[in-house]
Amino acid sequence: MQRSSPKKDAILREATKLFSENGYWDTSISDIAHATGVAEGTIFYHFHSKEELFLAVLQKFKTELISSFHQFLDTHEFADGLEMLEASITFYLQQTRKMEERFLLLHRHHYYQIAEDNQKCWHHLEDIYSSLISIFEQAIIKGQKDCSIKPVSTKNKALLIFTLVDGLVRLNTYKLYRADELYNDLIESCRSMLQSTT
Amino acid sequence: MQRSSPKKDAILREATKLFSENGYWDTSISDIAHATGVAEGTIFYHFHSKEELFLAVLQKFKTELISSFHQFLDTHEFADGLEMLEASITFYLQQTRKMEERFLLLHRHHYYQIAEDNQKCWHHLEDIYSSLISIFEQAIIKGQKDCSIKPVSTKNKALLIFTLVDGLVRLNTYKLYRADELYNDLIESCRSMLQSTT
DNA sequence: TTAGAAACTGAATGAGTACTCAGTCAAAAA
DNA sequence: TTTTTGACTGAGTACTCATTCAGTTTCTAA
Repeated sequence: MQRSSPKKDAILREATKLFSENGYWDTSISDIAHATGVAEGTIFYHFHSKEELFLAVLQKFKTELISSFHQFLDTHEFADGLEMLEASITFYLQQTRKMEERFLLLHRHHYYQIAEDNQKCWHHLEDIYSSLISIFEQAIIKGQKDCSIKPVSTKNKALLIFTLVDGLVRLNTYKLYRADELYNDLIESCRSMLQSTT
Repeated sequence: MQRSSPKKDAILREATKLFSENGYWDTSISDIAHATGVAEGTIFYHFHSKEELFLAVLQKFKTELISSFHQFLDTHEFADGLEMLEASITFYLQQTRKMEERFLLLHRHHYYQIAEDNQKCWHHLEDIYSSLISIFEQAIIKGQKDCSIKPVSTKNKALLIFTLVDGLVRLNTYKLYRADELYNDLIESCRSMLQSTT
């Protein structure tokens, strides 16, 4: 019978923090063990390898992120598609702030490197991205039905909007520019990309 | 007196290739030495450390990239600002294809990590990004003078356009989506973001 | 021709690393 | 109570890797 193991959760929590602060390679198992207050062996008792631990962090992020999106869509009503799109962008930016560390981790390159020869990792990334993009896509589809959005390739426009929003998040995390100040311009740009000119 | 050292160039060339293929941590000095056909010691004769070699790759990229932009602007005439912007986007996408490895390296996260406590690295990144963004900005300024582009905050719009274009490049390098197919939508979106509605 | 400097070598070093494993401990099952 | 089993430990192992350095080769200026 499985007994409860609070240390497993603690390890996952500290690993998330350290990986996103310092990256995969600059975080040693010994660092994580120290931060958690656990022996190194304990980490390997719960996770077969460092890479598996790293993937467990991604996996947990994925489930929490996707469920937060479902909750968002289930609990909100929108007047029209364009409003839904704007609300989705705002919600997305909120999430990136709330789950800041893990979005940073997502933007780091190492997951993409692992994904090259690890299908599981690739699927996690794909799931995350498609769930992000699909919110925008659903809004565009709705908007095209109610004519608040002009007829365009929904998939492609959703990708471009996603790219735009996610690019801002990246500029922010890298601290290259103050992305906050771009919020109004972002919304306005999306509107002119999509709005029916009636 | 300094003698010519073809091996230094060869090291830099192979390092660029290996770093962009496998990343910083998965590329050892011994790998680079083997690939170049040089003893490990030779690398440390020319570069004080692995990190310095990594930065030398960035430095070289920066100078070549910036000079290619200057050449582009010096040798082209544009009917109006909007045309200049479209041409700049096309040129930028061309460059990312021509310097594919190095753009991949730029998108990898490790430079940003080093930049956190290495001013030199931070300046390289800043120079690269501002030179990229300034092309778009110049086009927008020109377009506002000749009224092909509506009056907007040039800096912010340039950032958003950059974000959009660069996002596509990233989607491409990560092979998450076929970004080629988005080219037309990209241009069209930029146009509706900027075009005067006259 | 030769001294001296620059370019280059590669074995040795030592710091760090992921991971193993024999064994301890505590709680649940018998 | 005794036995079993899952959770946990941490010293030990095997290995990788950046960096060093004493020495060799190659070039050039005098």
